[in-house]
Formats: sequence, structure tokens, C-alpha cells
Amino acid sequence: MVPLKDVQSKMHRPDTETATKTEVSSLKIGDSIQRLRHDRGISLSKLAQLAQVSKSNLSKIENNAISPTFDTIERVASGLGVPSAALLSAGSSPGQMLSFTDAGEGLQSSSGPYALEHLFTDLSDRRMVPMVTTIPPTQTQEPAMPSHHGGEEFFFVLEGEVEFESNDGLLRRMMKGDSAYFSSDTPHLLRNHTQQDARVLWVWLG
Amino acid sequence: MVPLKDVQSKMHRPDTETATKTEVSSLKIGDSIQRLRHDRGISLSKLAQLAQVSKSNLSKIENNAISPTFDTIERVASGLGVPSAALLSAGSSPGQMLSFTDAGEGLQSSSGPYALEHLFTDLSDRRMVPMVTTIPPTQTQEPAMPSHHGGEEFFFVLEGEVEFESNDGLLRRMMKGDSAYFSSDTPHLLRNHTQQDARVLWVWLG
DNA sequence: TAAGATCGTTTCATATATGAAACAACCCTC
DNA sequence: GAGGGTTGTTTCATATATGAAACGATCTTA
Repeated sequence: MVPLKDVQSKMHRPDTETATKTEVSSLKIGDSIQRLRHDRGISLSKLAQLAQVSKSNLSKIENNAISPTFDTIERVASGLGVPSAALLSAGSSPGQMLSFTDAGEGLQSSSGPYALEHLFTDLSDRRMVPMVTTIPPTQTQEPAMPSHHGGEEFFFVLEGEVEFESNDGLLRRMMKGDSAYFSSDTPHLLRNHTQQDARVLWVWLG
Repeated sequence: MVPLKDVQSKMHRPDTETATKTEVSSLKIGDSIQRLRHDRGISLSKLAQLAQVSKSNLSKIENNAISPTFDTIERVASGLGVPSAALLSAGSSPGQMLSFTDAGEGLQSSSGPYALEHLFTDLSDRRMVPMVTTIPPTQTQEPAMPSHHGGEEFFFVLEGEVEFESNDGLLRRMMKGDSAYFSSDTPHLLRNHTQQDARVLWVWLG
């Protein structure tokens, strides 16, 4: 039974009495980790193994008994498959939102040689922009979204086969189930050299 | 001029060359701190005072000589006036990011009734978390999806048929190609009443 | 009941982060 | 050139994070 005491009961506060009473972190990183671990249904030992951290250390971290090192935070985040920043987020929840879109029922904007379908078009407080693109044979696709600065893109090949080309000439053949993640300012191009349509799911984050 | 770097791929496809290990991208938190400090035009001693951290410690942190404690990270972030997550992500600069993952080559964490595959697990500065879940038949009582806390979620049915249930008792049958978008704190549940596996693509944004 | 397995916690030796002070290097002004 | 003011670095004692192993608590199975 860990005391779970006031972590700030140390006396090293050599600064002036600016009345800034540290009153630390109400956000507990241990809770975030444990929560994500439970969501995945894996044991503490298993996560310790994935994260390359001792289970004793991980146990103390989840119980907020110690303050993990940045190096350890990165390892645990990697073991959980999330960016390390996700462990720090307090997770303040905005209003609840729930929207459905059936297959093919999105907003079709067939501008150009390819068909672009925005899956969700209502103006909620959405940050991700999911869409499906159909690429006909022997057509090149320009960037599916206007390249905003600082944005990120993820895409997933649903059907067919496409060729991905980046600005440095890198070519990569991608088939059904393959995926890519890159910053939006990375120039990119998709081609379909086969004889049948290719379909790709995009998610853009500005 | 940063060349197209941080290209990680996990290809085990026969016609391509392999290589590319997960090479822990040295995301240097010290550089992030020092850059933010310089942007503000304040001295190391001043920041140490604002952050309530000794300047000796801060000096070593900025030089990436040590791995700061989470407690220290929070104090420095507070002294800089930025959320602590900014220190983790600001490190990898606006640098271009490009990562590939072939089908089935993500991080499998299949401990539980369903199989969960995180598509991208390297330590790049990523905000979206894409993953694929395989839901076996007749898992009617298990929460078919980890419920992240805070943030937003998008999912897309890749194969099979699932039943979506929200907290208000709303039931919706979703088939291949259907999709949903909701805030993560909305309680949700997925069931598979069919006789074959269902596969769902998820994207979580914290 | 016992033996084994898995879970998470706790102990304790060691590695490392932290802070006070000393240090060097660089400005100033007189 | 000597003082005083900064800057950031380094030293070293101490506080704390880390990991191997031991521990107790559930479970299953014989």
C-alpha cells in the first residue's frame, strides 16, 4: 500500500517567496498509462516487456509513486503505440459528438479525373477530415487536399494497387491494406498503373 | 534544408529490400526547450527561476546530457508557458515525416478477445493514431474497442459487419464501407453477430 | 491440498537526476 | 587593468528513479 503522499513535501525551494506554491500536476501520467494499458487488455508485465521497462518501475509509475524519466516516458509510449504527447494530455472532453456515414453516402466531389468523397460534411467540432478517393487506371492524383502547413495525412489502401511518389523521387508500390503517414507539406503523388480502379481512404489533420 | 528523412518502413515484401529497423529517432527534448527559451529571449538562469528548477539541472537538460523527470518537464513547460506536450512534439521540428507500414506489419497487441494492430509505432511526432481491429464473431459482451479518453475517433468498416451501440441505447448495424465519427468520451461498443471476423480501421486523435 | 501459473506490489542495491556552490568566459563601467 | 555584473558549465553530495528478485495474492489444474 503506497502512501500516495504529497509529492511536494520536499524543502528545496530556494527561490523567493513569490507565493507560487507549486501545487503540482493534477494531471497524473500514471493514470493515463494505466488507462491505455487496460484499454488494450494487456497485463503490466506485458507492457513492461513491450516498453523495455522493468515491471517494478512501471508499477510505481502507474501508481503515481514516482516521476518517470523522459526516456522511460518514451519507452512506455512506444510500447503502447501512442505518441508520447498522448500520455501527457489531460484529456479534457469537449461536447459529445456522434455521426455516421454509410458507404458511398458521403459528399461526392468528382472534380478532376478522380472521385473524391468526403465522409463527414456537417460542421461539427471535427479536427480530422476522412475521405475516400477512387483512382482510375493510369491517372495521376494531385495532393488530395490543399497542402496546409503543419498538417498531417494518413492513408490506407482499400482496394487495388497504387504507386506512391514523394518529392525526392522515392517510389513505393502499395497494395490493399498498406498504409502511409506523412506531413502534408511533403509533396506526394499517387498513380494507378493497373487496369482496375484503386480506392484509398484518407484522413487529413490540419 | 532538411532532406526527406525519418523514412521508416516495415516492409517484408519479397520484391523489396528490407532493412530499416526502428531506429529510435533521437527526439531531443533539450533542443525543444532551448529553442523555446531563445525565442523568448530569456536566459537560462531566468528560465530556471521561472520553472523552479536549478540552473545546473536545466543546463544539462538543454544539452541532452540527462533525461529529465516528468516532474521537471512539467515545471519547465510551465516556466515557458506551454503545455508539456509541446516540449515532446516540438523536438522533431517542422521536418518532413514519411512512414510506411505494410498490411499486417503493424504492432500486434492481440491480448484479449480481439486483435489490435497499431499501424505506426515509431517515435515520430504524430498526432493521429491509426490502428486495425479484428473482431471475432459472437463477442457480444466485450467492449470491442478500447475507449480512449478525450479526443476524437473515426472508424471505417473494412470487412464483415458490426453492430454499434452508444450509451443512449442507439443501435446501428454497420457494413463494409460504413464509417462513424465521434468524440472519444462517448461510450461506445462494437459487437459482431455474424459468423465471420470483422475488421475495422480506427484513427484516434488525442 | 498442493503445485503451478500469472498477476501486481514491495524490497533493496545501484544507476542517475537534482541542486548548491564553485567555476570560467564574457560583457560592462570606472 | 581591476572590479562588478552577467552568461552558461562543471563539481559533488544528496535525492530519487530504475531493475532484479522476492513477495503475497488470485487463479487454474491435478
